[in-house]
Amino acid sequence: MPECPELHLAGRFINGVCGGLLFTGGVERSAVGRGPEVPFRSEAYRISALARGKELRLTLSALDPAAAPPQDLVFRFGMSGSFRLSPAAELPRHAHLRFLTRESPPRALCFVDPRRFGSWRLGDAWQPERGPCVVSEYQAFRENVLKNLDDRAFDKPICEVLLNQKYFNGIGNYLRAEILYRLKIPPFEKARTVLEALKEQEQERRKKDPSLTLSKKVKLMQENPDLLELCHSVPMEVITADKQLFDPEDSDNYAAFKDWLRCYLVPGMSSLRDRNGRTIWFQGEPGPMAPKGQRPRKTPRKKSPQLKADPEAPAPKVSSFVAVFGCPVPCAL
DNA sequence: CGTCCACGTCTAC
DNA sequence: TAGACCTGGACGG
Repeated sequence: MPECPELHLAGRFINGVCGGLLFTGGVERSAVGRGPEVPFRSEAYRISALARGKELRLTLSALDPAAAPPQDLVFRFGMSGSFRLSPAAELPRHAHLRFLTRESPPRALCFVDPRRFGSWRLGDAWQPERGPCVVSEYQAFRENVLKNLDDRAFDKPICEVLLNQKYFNGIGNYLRAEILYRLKIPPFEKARTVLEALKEQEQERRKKDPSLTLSKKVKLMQENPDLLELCHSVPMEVITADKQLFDPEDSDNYAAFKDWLRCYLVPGMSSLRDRNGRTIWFQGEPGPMAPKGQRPRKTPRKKSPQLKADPEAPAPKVSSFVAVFGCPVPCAL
């Protein structure tokens, strides 16, 4: 389930559960693994991890630095990548890269990826085209978007731009739906329109600022997060959830994740294919740039008794489209 | 059995 | 703007 929360949780898992472990030997690669052999070998080494958007960097460090220089690896998870720790004697299917512990019996930290859309490369370099991480580099992320609104990339509908990793590194298909849903922004509103409005809203806030205490400012921002703030805080909800939503060990977690979703895959919501063929989930108006000749699919409202919050119920305490744009209908812009 | 769908990029007409 | 790249789960006949 790899969008930035899953990459960050994988990093936390590796630093936590694997942080105390010693690894040994070479790095094993499966026959079909998409990625290079890893030219690293050490009798005793540790593994640490750092996530940035939809990439995860591992650093292999020999206990004796003279014996072998550290080796960095940068992973992308594709549609199905994950890390798991399992007994070396019973490797999971599709474990394409394996790091063996020095325990007896040994275990293996595995990069598991059934569909093989994921990959790894040697070295410490993040993919250069990708922008700052929405989770770990929030301020840089925000500035990168607001400074570049004249880029043709923002001519497109907001739902498509949210998947552009040059500006929204870490956002994927479920996050874009959840983020837009919180503000009830029509997914096919033009991105620049949405984001320019946000810039002006920022100016307004500044004007009122001097009269507010810091704590009141913080409170106001938390109660009325704008689109870019939600690009940070919505993934953070997944990362910091009390009940682990993506625990590599727990298979019960998928139910918890489904329960966290308010829009994506939720009965009663609408969905459309965007211009890249990906399904965007939303509620209400699709917006002015919606692809034509496609009936919005509305999922069956209720099958059996739904415990889910009623989608028609008033939005929780976040700014609505009306509050942000000052008009009730997107077409009136 | 079959068809459709999936949390993401890539490159090639 | 298609496809290509893959496996597997859900669901229909």
